[in-house]
Amino acid sequence: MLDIKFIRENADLVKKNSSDRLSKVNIDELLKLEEERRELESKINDLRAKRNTTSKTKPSPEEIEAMKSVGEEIKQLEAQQEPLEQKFREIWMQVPNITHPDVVVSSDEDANPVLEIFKEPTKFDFEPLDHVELAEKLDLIDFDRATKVSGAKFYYLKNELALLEFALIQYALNTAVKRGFTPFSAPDLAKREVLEGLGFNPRGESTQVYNIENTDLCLIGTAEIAMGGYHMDEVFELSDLPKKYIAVSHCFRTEAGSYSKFSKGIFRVHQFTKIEMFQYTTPDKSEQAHLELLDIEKEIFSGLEIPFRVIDHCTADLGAPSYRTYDLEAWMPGKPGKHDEKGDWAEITSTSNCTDYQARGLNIKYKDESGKKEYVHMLNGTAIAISRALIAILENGQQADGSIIIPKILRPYCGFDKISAK
RNA sequence: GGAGAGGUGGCAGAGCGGUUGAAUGCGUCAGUCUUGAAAACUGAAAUCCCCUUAAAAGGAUCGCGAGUUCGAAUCUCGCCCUCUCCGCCA
Repeated sequence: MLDIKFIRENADLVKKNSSDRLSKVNIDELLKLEEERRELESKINDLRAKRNTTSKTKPSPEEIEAMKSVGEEIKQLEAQQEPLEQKFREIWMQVPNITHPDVVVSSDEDANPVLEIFKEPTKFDFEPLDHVELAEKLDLIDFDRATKVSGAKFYYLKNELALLEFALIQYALNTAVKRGFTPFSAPDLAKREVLEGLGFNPRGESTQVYNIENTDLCLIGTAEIAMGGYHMDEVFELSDLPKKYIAVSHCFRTEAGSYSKFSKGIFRVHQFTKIEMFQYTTPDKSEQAHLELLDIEKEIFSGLEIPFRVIDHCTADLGAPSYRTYDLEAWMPGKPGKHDEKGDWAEITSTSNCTDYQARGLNIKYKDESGKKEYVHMLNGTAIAISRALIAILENGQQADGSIIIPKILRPYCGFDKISAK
């Protein structure tokens, strides 16, 4: 969340920023509630002060009588506090983070500027198949039985593809560990307060989050939640920072209302495995850390010899907690393009600098040189999202004879160099 | 899942329902002493909110939430967590 004082003192800026980001949050309403909330609080404070002075020592019977009504009044006002607070928080949490000055302002979600292209789209001298067709020919994914067992948008990875999942995990972990990241295998469930602190809204109408009935637990949609919550309510010494983590977890998403030809096969699914990087830094180091995360993503996917490009999210496409987001988009030869041509760029990684937005929600600080406590900056970035990486590997690696060449860098991890018909 | 014990400041650990934001010890920081250090002595020190140029004053916080009471760290209830034992299990 944003600092409420900052919102109060920079209302116009916050309003402009929110509308740039296509957020329909009502700042005037928020500020009105905030004022009411403070007024109520100071009223209650005054009454409590009255009560406290009387109660410091043993009061006389008359004083006790007088205090009874004060107590009643306090109780009455306190009852108003909770619903007001709730309403206030609900709106407060919707206010998006401020935006990096270099981010393109646009209301068109497809206006993301392309920063660089690594390797042009793969050329084929035959008609390339999409990953669903390839998987069927080579017996690599079982959709039908997954539907029987778990429902639509689930899948079993089979044969070489099952092995490739673990090869990719190992490859991603090694790449980041070499750069000083601490590896984790993280919980797949987290408490609501953690999700909310990070800017996710698990109970919202169109939530992407699965909730576990009769508990306050949610299935995580990304290890960003597990690793962002990791240091909740902690204060770092300056020498503790930066923290660089990489975590493996399963990710669960309801994908409410996202059925379309663009989400065929394992492109958009309810469950997948993802290796996620996370950093905690001091504010002056977060932009540098962001570039480091992007750099690792580029290293991983250039290692896999997959054509990709880097895009810089425009305001319309930024998630609420993010100050700036870069995506890697891989070339997927089998993915239908916007004008029905075959082949398109598609998101395979995403890295965001969330500055102090999440740290404020989770109360994570550090002590600066003078011992003053300040919020840390928090950043996340995909190392590899398995399902999407597999699509890119299958579709770009396909050969005229129907086999699939495995990127050299993965071979030591998976133990084979191509996938052929059985 | 069952039985028991417990959750208090950076840590350890007191705390009759009424100047207790909290004894004491350790640790931390500053000063005195010392060539320097140690020891000893003296002193400082929680977090958050509100208001303010600032200070002062005020409010909240003893796991979390509710209740009893004029008044709760202290009594009652619910929840969470930790430890010990039993059961179950990869």
